[in-house]
Amino acid sequence: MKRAYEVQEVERKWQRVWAEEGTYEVDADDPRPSAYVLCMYPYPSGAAHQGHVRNYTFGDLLVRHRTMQGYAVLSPFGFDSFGLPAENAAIRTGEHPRSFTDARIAELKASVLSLGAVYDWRREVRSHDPSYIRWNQVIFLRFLRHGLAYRDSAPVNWCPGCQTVLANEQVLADGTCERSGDLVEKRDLEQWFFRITAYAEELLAGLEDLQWPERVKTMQRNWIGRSEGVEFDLRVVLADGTPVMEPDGGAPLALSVFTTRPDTIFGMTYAVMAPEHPLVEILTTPDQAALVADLRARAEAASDIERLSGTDPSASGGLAKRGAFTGSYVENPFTSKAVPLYVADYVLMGYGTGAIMAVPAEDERDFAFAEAHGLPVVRTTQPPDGFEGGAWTGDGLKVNSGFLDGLDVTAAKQRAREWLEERGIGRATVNYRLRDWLVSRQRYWGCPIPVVHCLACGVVPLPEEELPLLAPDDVEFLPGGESPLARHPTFAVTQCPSCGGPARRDTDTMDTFVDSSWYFLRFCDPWSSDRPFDPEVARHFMPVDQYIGGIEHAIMHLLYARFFTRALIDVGLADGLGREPFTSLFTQGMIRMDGSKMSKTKGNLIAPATYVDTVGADALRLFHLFVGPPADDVDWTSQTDEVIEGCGRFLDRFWRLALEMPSEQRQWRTGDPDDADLDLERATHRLVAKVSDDIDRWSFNTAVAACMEHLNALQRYLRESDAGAGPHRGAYDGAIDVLNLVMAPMVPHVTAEVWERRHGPGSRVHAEPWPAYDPEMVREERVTMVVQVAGRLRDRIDVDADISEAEAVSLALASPRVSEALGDRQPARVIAKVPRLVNLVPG
RNA sequence: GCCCGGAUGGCGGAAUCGGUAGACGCGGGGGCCUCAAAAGCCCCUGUCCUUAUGGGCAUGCGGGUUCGAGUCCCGCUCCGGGCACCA
Repeated sequence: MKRAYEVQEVERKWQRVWAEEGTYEVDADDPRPSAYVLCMYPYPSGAAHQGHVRNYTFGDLLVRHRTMQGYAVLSPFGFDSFGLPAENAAIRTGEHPRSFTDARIAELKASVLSLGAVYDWRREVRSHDPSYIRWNQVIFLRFLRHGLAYRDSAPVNWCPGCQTVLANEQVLADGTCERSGDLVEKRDLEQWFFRITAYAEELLAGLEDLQWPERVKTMQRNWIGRSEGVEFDLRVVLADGTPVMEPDGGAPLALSVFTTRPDTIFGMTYAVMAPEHPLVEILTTPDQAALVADLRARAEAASDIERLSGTDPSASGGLAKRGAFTGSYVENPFTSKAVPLYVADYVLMGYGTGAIMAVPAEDERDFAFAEAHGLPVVRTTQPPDGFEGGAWTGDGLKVNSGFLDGLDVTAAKQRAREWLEERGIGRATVNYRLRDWLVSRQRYWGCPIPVVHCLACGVVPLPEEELPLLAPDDVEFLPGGESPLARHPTFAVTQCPSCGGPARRDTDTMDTFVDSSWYFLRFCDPWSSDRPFDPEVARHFMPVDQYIGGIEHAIMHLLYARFFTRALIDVGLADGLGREPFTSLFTQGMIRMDGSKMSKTKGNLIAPATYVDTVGADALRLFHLFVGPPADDVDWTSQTDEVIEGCGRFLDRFWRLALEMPSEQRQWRTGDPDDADLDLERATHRLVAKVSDDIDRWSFNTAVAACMEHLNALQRYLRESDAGAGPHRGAYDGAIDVLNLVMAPMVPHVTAEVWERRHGPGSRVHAEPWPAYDPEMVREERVTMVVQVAGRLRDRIDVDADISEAEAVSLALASPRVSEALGDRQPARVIAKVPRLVNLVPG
């Protein structure tokens, strides 16, 4: 493609200028008002992919725009450099994860620089850097000291063939290992947890004031999953109602259950325990033991998703196979009747008490299970007339419910709760779906957990002055085998810092979500050498004014970061900081190819360099801005290349119009502007208004369209005035300079070059203030008024923008097309929304 | 399965508060320039009926609210994201 200018030369020149002039380096003592714009730091997977390009294009646009608005914009960059791919590569090729990762960081950094996105590189953070590891470990120990970190047993995916723990991603849909093909087992390990549930209520309430997409807030609310209900005890009985005693002979045996629908207890026709429930063994009768054992084995092997969705491949045969009768019964406290107790995989041990009362008439899963097992269904809420479904989960009056009969659901819930509380059987409880955060990973390429296990003293934290604790380099990465740290001959062998006796280091590393939960704070003060960051400096930059990243991070990363910010304040590492880290969030759509997300694993990456080295970074950036709303997914298709070239063509036209047309033979006019000049001037003001508003509301695609329209208008102006008395120099210069200014954040290289050529060496478009507009010049004087008859469009009339309603209606009635449409009918109703519309509705 | 989104011309999309559906671009067609081509410039381009003027249809599907629905409500279909060890 033949271009109007030397694209590569221009882009390289300006990237050098921005770096050399330190244009976007910002310090805490900067006199300008501060703003913090942040793109989620990337996992370094090699050269940037189009998702990165999209992310950094949006971020860079905002950084440059706010800088032009007079802010000192903090725009840092770093790398989320711990993670599974580097370790997998090490197993495959033997290359050390560090050299593998460093090489990929270099690649990614080079491709980010080639986009012309600007960052304060002095602040670069890499999570595998010892200085970052050190503060990660300090934070871990603070959490430990404050009771926010604790140990508990939790299952992991264990591959017997590889003798190793697998990530969920490495377990195939049929429950086998992606590497060896062995059937993956569950194994319980003692692991570290962060007590995020202690913040459940605050994390939920804090969402209220955030300027985040509503859907992200909704997803987080649902993830936290607050539900109010009642926890109560079910007495275990024999089929005839005789109470069963605890094995040691003490009190009557009881099973605790949680429900949000105590109003439906009269309809409980059975109860269910999770397969992992500790009482399963005690409550299973000998004749049911084989069935129950089989079910437990299968449920253990399945993931929660498989269990809840019924897609566990080993349980084909549907719900009938996914539950088993224990042989025991529990007593319905309201009816005093014994109902059968089941074990079923749709009840999870991790939620509530791990056991439920089942009310098939008012719960869909219970209904489906009851149908499969031939269990009775007793309605306790009267469904609306004509309801033909199974379970009715809505409101209605209570029936078959003794003392609750006739109440609505809300009143019955309260009455039932009181009844249980009065008898000491139950109590009001708030339950959360959110679980504590399991942070232990049985891997090498992560931040080591800085504790030792001493036979005498138990868990002992390392003294802070010994940090960072770094993993040894001389480890073996074998295909399979346990974590290299656990196998290393000397790493784990140590002395107890407390008693000096023999001790073993924790050989697990931390979840990489730990690293990404506070990097935005380290960015504020990456030079701090005596603590993770100076809270005073962090207070200057925080919170992040605009956070930008993929929608796939809507829940976990963002929730963990919100938790970390609070926890850091509460353990004394971030005094005075606001408790919400990200004021405003934008989640961009994903790049899709052949209908699924573009990713390295799918091998459907299109390298940005393909375009940067040909049409240029500006054209590629413009494409990402123009292709559609930033929040929407982008389909990368066979037509995409042509659209990107179209963006390059637009930049060529801009170049020629700005630099070549003025020097051509042309009769320039000065003095008073005529109507065409004024129209152009008005269009220029409208451009500023439109682009400013569009940037504020994240509508970059329409901002680009407005620039294209403006260029079209300018070109038409030149053509038409060339044919007449000649173009007006002032009107033209104003139109082109303002276009240059508003495009500067979008396509920084070409606009910087054009500006310097028009305004002299050393002039910098990105140092110019963002243009203002005159509202008076934006106001339209004439508008098209639509006239409808009975809601159907019949005429368009050009009218004054400030036309009165009476005038508008009489103009509408005067229209021949309108009278034709009306015929001999009279308008019975007139709806006038001046100056846009008049609708005449005949009687 | 559960939670959260999305669907508009041949294609990407616009329509910001319920008021002209299709801005802008890609593709396609025609023309100018040229010995020719490339590049550039100009015009046309939802669909059907119609010589034209004009009219009908049309925003995934089926209903509803409204003077008026791409936009609001109810019920579907299909596609995508997340589901706690990919990041």
